[in-house]
Amino acid sequence: MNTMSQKENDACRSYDPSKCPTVSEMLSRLGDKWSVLIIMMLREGPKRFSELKREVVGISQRMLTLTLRALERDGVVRRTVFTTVPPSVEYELTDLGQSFAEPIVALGTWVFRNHTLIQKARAEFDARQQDGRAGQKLVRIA
Amino acid sequence: MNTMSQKENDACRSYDPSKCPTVSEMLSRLGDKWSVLIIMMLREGPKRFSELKREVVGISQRMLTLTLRALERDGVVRRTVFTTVPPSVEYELTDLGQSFAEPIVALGTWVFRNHTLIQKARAEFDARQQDGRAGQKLVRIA
DNA sequence: CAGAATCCCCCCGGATACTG
DNA sequence: CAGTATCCGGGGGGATTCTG
Repeated sequence: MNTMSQKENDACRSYDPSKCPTVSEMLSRLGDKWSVLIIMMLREGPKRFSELKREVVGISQRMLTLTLRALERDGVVRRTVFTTVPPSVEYELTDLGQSFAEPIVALGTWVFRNHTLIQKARAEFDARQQDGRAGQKLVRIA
Repeated sequence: MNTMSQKENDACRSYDPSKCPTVSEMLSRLGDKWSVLIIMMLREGPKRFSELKREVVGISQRMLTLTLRALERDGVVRRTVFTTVPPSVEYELTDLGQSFAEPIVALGTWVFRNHTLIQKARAEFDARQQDGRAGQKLVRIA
């Protein structure tokens, strides 16, 4: 079940970014949200730059370049240049990327399945704010 | 296995943020990286504000407040105010939050287990850049 | 103790133009 | 086609101060 050594487990349980720099960096990478979308796109197979640009709606070519570069650096994406005219570049998930995609997809799936509950919670929260937080859980002591 | 309707599935496979606003918003929430750390902290049980501030190394009280508020709004964290003097506030995961924590932890665990491979990939990538990308995969045609 | 408010800097990221 | 280079505005987020 838990294949982590006790030492590793302790180190991560401290939740200190300085002790788990890679972890917090990788998590930050998800923040730009483009990374997740690109990884999900590439699960379908190798894609060209322009193909990704077309399918990842709303991304600028600048962010596409930067995000792909970062993913390549982390070893989850492989970049292959075909020296044709005009040039063609293909991006695909590495083995590491394939394995990374699993928890990513699990996360996306969770959000998708629960987005109704989330939106309901947001609506209730916003309504509470207007009523001066009348509905909040509050415990009175003495 | 797959409880998603075909229509929902299609909508998400488009990877269009405008069609999956909640999904991309939730993913963006992970970006600030504080959310993930806080959720992992709260898996251990209810925590007070100052307790979180102490244990989530590097976070400012401003970001702690804002992040907790956002998580509360999304319905993954419950905020309980004890009207003592001095005041005390407790934060805990809701049922939704507990379920959300699962894919989060899976993601964190993956990064932790593979951080050696990632760091190796980064080192190789950086070395490649210095050598004028001599080691990149390049396919020559014609 | 648990915030709210204010100031302010940095840099993320979009738009546009240019190149091999 | 697949980038790079440059400019630039908005906001994310830290530091500090004030309050119930």
